[in-house]
Amino acid sequence: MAQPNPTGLFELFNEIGIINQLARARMEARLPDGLITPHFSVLNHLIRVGDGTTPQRMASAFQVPKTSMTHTLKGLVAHNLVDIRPNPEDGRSKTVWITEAGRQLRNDVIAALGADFGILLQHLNVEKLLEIKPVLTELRIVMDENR
Amino acid sequence: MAQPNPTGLFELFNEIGIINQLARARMEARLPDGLITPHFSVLNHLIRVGDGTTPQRMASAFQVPKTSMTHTLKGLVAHNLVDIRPNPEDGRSKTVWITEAGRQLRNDVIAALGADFGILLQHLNVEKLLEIKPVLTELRIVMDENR
DNA sequence: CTTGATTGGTGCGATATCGAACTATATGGG
DNA sequence: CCCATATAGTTCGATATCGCACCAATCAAG
Repeated sequence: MAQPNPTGLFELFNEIGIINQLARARMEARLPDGLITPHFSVLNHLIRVGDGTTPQRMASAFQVPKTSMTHTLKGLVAHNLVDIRPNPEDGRSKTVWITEAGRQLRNDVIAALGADFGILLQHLNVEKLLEIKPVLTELRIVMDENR
Repeated sequence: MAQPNPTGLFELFNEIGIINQLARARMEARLPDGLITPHFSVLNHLIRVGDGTTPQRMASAFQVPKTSMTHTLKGLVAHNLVDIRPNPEDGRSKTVWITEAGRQLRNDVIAALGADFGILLQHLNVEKLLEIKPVLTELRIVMDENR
């Protein structure tokens, strides 16, 4: 990979896949029954970016097919964690709003995971971890632009 | 995260999840019908690490449940890409061997993806990419040890 | 040797994921 | 205005993933 060798990317993606597995498992251990990582990711997104966005925009943000987002939102609605309302600006579209229960759940999970992640961070070189995120973001953007 | 703040880890895992999505999609675009990323990952693993290993060891390596590995291997066997034989050292276990067709397919996919990834690498800071893999590996190991 | 606990693998049921086809609405060109 | 095309969301069917329960083989303690 020093003179660009694609094999390095394989190994990188492999490592990323495993970390993804472990992160999911860790997350789901803290979530109430019937909720999985995508549910939490959506709640978190609604808080970080703000709610009132559309399903399609969220599907793009997470790079999943819109059918998957439909399914995830259905689960969240069933648990009263989000509300879905018509989109006043576009009759085809909808808007997604987090409920008070959703806000609460998200905060509880963050708190529970905070302790969990804190332990991880004690074993890690935090400085280096800080450095890799922008590199990953760059990688994500390049991958997204060239497909 | 400078003074360890768990929120940084959320964002990191989020970015990792998206890259994982994109990498999967890119990979599967190059795979023959009916085969998906886990199939290729197994073939690649058998070549890199050597075949004759057991399903359970591979499940551990990829951090997936053994039932998932059973399923993936079933697909590979159906396509004649691997052979499964008894394990002479342990009657409960089996051994997994890549076939000539499997070797061939793996090489073809690598070649096709090589060009694809090459384009990506042209748009990336390769030096920084090289630096992040050991950090990810460290993260993976710590996550694995503390669960 | 016997027996209880452990381990590797599979079958099954529940749920997740995703592509294809469909509906309804929106948009742009005549 | 009308129509062709594009877009947001859903439905549906196929397959993937995973936890649970099970079987068979191994191991460990006595």
